[in-house]
Amino acid sequence: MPAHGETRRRMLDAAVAVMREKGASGVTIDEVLARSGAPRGSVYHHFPGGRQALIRETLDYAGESYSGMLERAAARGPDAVVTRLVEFWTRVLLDSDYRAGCPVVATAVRPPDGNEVIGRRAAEIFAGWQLAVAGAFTRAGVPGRQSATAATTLLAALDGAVSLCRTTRSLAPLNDVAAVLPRLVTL
Amino acid sequence: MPAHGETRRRMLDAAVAVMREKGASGVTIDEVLARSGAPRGSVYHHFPGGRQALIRETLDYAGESYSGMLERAAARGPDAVVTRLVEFWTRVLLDSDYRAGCPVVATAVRPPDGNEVIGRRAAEIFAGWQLAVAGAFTRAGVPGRQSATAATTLLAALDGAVSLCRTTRSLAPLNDVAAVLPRLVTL
DNA sequence: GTCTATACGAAGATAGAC
DNA sequence: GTCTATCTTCGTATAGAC
Repeated sequence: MPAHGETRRRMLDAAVAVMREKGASGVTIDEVLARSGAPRGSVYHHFPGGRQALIRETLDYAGESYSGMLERAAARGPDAVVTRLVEFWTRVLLDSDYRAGCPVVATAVRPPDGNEVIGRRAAEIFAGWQLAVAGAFTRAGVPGRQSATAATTLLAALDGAVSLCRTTRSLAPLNDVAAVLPRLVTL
Repeated sequence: MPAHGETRRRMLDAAVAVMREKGASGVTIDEVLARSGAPRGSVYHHFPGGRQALIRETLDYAGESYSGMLERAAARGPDAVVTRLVEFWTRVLLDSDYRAGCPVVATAVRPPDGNEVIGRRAAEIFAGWQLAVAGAFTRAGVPGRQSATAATTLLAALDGAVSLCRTTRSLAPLNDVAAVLPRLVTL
């Protein structure tokens, strides 16, 4: 007897996990059902738009959670962003046995075949993150133009580090990058 | 009247392009045929092992070409590596309308579902790149331990930058990252 | 070496029973 | 809200003609 959106919630959590591992185009109804244990009849009940609707809601669901974390860290400055993100990704990588990455970047980089709209939506979400991090640099005294550059470099290096952690099945790339990042983005 | 392996070669080129955009799991026989214009009957003629064989040969084919470029650049030092890779990725991104990335990293990060072997093969290829770049740092006077860290950071930052270029449909992330990367040598 | 036809399986989507 | 067909599409693979 699931309460309000409990099945729905479980499906979204499962879909986020799949999207982390395989991107939006890897989110299949069958796998979400298998991982969530939800009944097949629930799919078109909770997501009348079918697979595309499920993917869209999964993307927003994942994006909002990450945005919240990033903005809270950004309020405490650029160093806090690095610290918090390294902490977060360490946990994600270990919990997934080095299989999970960022669902939003994965979706922006490679949208599902007949659906560029979802790719643009992912790009918008990412742009918000870039803005939040740039704000942290600005408040830390970095001139406006260079704040954007520093934010881009920080996010690029961390995203690449996560990819390399998945590739090497090790946390070393993340730690290597984190150790050097303060010098790369400081004047 | 195709000579020796001309059809085969065209199929491999097409497969590399698909692998750049969608990773190994996105390499389907149908799409390779469509892009290469090769006849359907050629598939099992040139690749008796079917799709898995095609993927494996595509990975090696792409990996060797990149390894060659990287080693030639590494022989000229860390700055030459950055310059050469930025040049290379600028062209790849523009030619593909920001759809293409690195086929080897894509395959290592997310191997096709029933085939972890290909993922390990991709990881090995990548490890060779890391070694080549670390050698360049060592020869430039960076102490051994830090050469590995610098190489990892360089490759991570560039890979992340390419992802962000695809996300933002712009070359800015690549140029932003390239501007600060030379500081790695002076650490 | 190349082409057509076909078998087979996976996955999305819909309809109808409970 | 949930479950069970069923239809369709797509992709892999094989067989057999040319």
